[in-house]
Amino acid sequence: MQKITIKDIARECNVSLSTVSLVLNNNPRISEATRAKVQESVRRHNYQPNNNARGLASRSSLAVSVVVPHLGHVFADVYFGEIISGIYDQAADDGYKVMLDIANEKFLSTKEYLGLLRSRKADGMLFIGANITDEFPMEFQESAYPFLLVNHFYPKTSLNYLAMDYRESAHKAVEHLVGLGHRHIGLVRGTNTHTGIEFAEAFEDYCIELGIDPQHLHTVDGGDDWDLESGYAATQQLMQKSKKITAIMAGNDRMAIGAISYLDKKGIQIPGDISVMGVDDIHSAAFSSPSLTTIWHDLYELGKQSFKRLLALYKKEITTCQERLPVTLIVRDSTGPVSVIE
Amino acid sequence: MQKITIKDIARECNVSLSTVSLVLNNNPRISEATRAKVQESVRRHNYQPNNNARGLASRSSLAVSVVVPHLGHVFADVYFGEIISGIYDQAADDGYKVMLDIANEKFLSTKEYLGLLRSRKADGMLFIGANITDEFPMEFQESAYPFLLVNHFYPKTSLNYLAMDYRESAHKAVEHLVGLGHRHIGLVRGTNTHTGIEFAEAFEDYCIELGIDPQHLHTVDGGDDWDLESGYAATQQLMQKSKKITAIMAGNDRMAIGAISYLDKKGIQIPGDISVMGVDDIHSAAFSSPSLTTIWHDLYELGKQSFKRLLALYKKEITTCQERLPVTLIVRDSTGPVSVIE
DNA sequence: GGTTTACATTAAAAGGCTTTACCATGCAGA
DNA sequence: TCTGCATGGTAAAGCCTTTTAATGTAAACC
Repeated sequence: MQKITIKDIARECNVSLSTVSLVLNNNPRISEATRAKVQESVRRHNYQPNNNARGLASRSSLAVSVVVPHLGHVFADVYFGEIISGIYDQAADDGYKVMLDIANEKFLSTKEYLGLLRSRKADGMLFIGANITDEFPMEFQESAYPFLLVNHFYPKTSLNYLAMDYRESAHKAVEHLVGLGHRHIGLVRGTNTHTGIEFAEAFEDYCIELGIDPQHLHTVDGGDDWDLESGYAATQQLMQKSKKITAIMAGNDRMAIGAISYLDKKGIQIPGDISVMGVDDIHSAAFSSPSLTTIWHDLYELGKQSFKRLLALYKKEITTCQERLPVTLIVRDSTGPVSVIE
Repeated sequence: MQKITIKDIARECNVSLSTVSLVLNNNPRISEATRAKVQESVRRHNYQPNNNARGLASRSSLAVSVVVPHLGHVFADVYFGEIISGIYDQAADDGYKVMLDIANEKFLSTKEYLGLLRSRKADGMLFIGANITDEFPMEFQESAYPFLLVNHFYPKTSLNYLAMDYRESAHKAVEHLVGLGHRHIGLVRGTNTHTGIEFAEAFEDYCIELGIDPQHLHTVDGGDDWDLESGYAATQQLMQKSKKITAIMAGNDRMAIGAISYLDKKGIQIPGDISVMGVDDIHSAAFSSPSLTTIWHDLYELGKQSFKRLLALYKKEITTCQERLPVTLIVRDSTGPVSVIE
């Protein structure tokens, strides 16, 4: 328990502190022989460099802050779990720790998001889950601190972000549905995120571009929850708007599953009568009945890449990041050709 | 951006470094006048002490590691969200940061749980969500590092824990149901946690103690998922086991809601024909139909208290912690007196 | 008036690592 | 033989606080 330090290792190996430090940091200047000797000693003593000393000397904390919104059910969403797992794994690979922060009242009012960086508790900050109304990220526009929005963006700002390509998602979805012959399409959209809006707009635009009569395009708001209930209720609305709809596109899988459950209850065949599509490809999408056709958003990879971008920003390898990650169409059983009887 | 340090503050205020430090740490030895002067300067410059320097000097990291299991859906559970929120808020109050760790393969195989503490990246560790098969906590039995299991325990070990009082939960539930006249009772239990087992055993024991015929007590395994589906399936089993059951106790609310959905589907009246109870009092318990009678486990408070205990262990204010938190019976509409016609 | 006490402040020693500039040494090329 | 240059290693400064023992000063005591 008496803490062992770099000094102890150095003494035992008959080398200087610097040498041990260089070995620890994989500096190639040290010969293989010395390196091996030091590493062996380190292993034998279970030596772990003191993180604070390291951070102090190297002027970095080797930690990033991951900020999640203060929703009661923030974690009640596979969404966050996947992204955080990705961030975590990549951070671990790069020797970084992940610090969790919740954007609650105190966090915002005390401007802790700045304090964290000022005090070097974190080298940078990732923000997952920006509602259209979130204000604090704006303060990072002029700031030199590394800050990155994960799967969100604010139009007309210089804020860094890495997000899924919602525009491409919309295109792939439209292509798939229109390709199956659907001409009367319902869209269930979320309205509280810029990505959601982007998706809905792109979806509508591309439908029209492919020749769908705007009159045959029916959009309803799924609300802010992106939940089964939202999808259920929105589908009910859609059904009242038009009897001719043969395909329903939901802004995420959970709303899509909610849509399925409504249609199922009403005895409507999927995809015989109506096709249903989602976005994300959450685990349960493959297990709904029928299994859900969706646009796969690789959120785990998004997490990993987000961390990488943040680290690159921190190291000044890049100075800006406003990127999109590709998406994949996953065809399952919830979509099919429109039935011949028009 | 040119980092400002304690030295700058000291110079500007014409005091020594020590004075500034003492002010920062609310040491009462400093006069009001000096204190005010320093604080003003600190505020004006947005000065935040360097966390690494602070940690190095004070031999602590001011961070704790919160370890969650590596389940795909770890966060897909209000359970974790509530506890983590509690931990986070209390930690923030005490000036601590929360570091997130995931007990994945790498974390376990590289024994990072020890490395974190050795390297002083964290002052202590909280582990949420111990499956009966988790092995790594055992290594903390002889270790001097502060370690606390949150809402779990391992029988016959000296591992520190803070958990809800599942025994009391069982007692309150039994009292409630038996008090309503129920004599044929079904129990849906989870089998992969020691707390779940404890609850089930206590429930059965106390039923018998209150005079229930063991023959009239029917227990089925809800499996490891503690999910709606588990509750649904388990209830189906129960119904096959005995036609006389008038009350069903589920190990958690989600299984209880699953039970309700099964009974509902079968046209069985709740609580007219059968009463249903859960444990936890998750948000949706109040909104199920009928609203769910349950034992409230204040998980947010559990999170807060867990952090407090860990900090106390770290500061050696206590040397051990094997405590329970009280629970509360919440009577709603899913339970009622057994119907008179026997 | 001299001595305690109490209070407010400070100097200086850690704390454990990274990093830069510099020092040997050995060897190839001239 | 001498110069030049890798190569491998080291000394020492620096990172920014906390903390302890010491100092100075003013008020309180006998």
